Amino acid sequence: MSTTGRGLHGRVLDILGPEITAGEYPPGSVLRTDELAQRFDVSRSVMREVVRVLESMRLVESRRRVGVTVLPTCEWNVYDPQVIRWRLAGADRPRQLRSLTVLRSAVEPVAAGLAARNATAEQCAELTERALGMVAHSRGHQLEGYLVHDMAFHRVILTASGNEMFARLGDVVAEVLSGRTHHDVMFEDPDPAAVTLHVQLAEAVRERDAVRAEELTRQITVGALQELDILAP
Amino acid sequence: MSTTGRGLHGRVLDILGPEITAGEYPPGSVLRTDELAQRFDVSRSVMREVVRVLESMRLVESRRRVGVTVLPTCEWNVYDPQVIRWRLAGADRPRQLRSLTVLRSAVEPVAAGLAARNATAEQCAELTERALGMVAHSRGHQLEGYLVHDMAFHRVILTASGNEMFARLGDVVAEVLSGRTHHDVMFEDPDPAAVTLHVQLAEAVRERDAVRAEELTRQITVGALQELDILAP
DNA sequence: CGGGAACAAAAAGTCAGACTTATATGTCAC
DNA sequence: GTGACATATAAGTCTGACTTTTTGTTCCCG
Repeated sequence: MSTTGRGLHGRVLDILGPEITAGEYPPGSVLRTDELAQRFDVSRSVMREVVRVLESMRLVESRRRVGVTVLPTCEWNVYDPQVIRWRLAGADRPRQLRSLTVLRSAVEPVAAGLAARNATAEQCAELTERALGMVAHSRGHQLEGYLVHDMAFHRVILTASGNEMFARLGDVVAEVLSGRTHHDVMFEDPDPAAVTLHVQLAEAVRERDAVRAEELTRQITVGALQELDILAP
Repeated sequence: MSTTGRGLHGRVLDILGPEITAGEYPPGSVLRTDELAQRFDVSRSVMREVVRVLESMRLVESRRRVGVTVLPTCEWNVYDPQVIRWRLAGADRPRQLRSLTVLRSAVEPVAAGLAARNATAEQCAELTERALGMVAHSRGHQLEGYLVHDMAFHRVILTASGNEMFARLGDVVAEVLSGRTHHDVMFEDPDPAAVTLHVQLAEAVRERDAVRAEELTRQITVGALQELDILAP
């Protein structure tokens, strides 16, 4: 699951990153490279590489004669996939999930509208296929199978939009959907209305009906938001 | 302007990063750490830190016995502010500007709707102030002054939304607006209709009219998109 | 002639230690 | 109290030796 794992430096990052994003060190806290190197039992070279990466994520700032200062949340590169993963795995997971779902509700409808204009025949086909897959797994405790198709469906929509900024949110949406199934309470079977909306959306894209695609996606994301409100009002 | 500048490692990054994002090395190209260190006349330690940062941006991937492989564009962390800046400064600036403007058109209306619900009294006041500032600088070659208020206006909207993902796009929007004034052709004075829309938007937020705020912002962003279409059809 | 196992080379990864540089802070004179 | 100066500190840099992983080749055997 963890993308980083490769190398000693990645292992340290996978411990220190989550600690920082979890807020274990309040903003302004100062860490010393030497101490960290000692704590993780790695050389200063490795520790320096870790600090550089954390710095590029704007989680910390390294200054001479001061040390490695933890930056306030508002500075963090919250779109960094790594940061998103760390935060979703941490304590403020609910807040994070809500932020991301709101982002979804803004982006996906527009993306779907563009997809209706730009999707290739292959993309239309996969969309239909995935929607049917969702239908097939919508009853009788097949949540895992349903999730696979749901994630793929939304990824295709975002990719087919033709906008690379949208496309890059595929991973984020996948994380959100996955989290809903695995971590949060999910009813035995998915909402039948939502399944229908997906089928209709695939249809709208295939028929190049941008307005309808946008509206349908808006309904899907509104549903996702309402689901959150029920869980954590 | 460059955030990185600090340290020897930052200077190398400021050269190599733009080169990669400009597509000077096609995806799959292999760079060797030693050669790069030689080229930039820095030690391998410094070069390794640079590679680590590029790796965390998913611009490259470092593998043993192979070298540092340049990744295809679809892998890049295109939301990384650094990457955005590098790309905006490079050759595919127009494409990048369009992607970001489309993103704006998706996000800002929703953000404005939320801002109408969540904005504090201070934020409402600054919004009005900035709108008036835009009016004051809307005639007679005061593009710089206009830009300052325009950027601040949109940043307040995004921040006031209360969603950190939206708030973090303030820099992106600022870059887009700034680019329009500085690099691209901009008519002598801003479109009077756009100025009016901003004044009305400040009003709508102040009056907690979320629907109207959303609709007005939609008109603003549609205008921005049309402007792009005129420039690069 | 084909396939697989052993081997060798190449490049990144790691470490240790010495040295440099910037800078926050304390000290002292005025 | 204020300013200049000295000092200590922690990051920054460099070098060179060593380790580990992986790829590609070679060579043996079926």
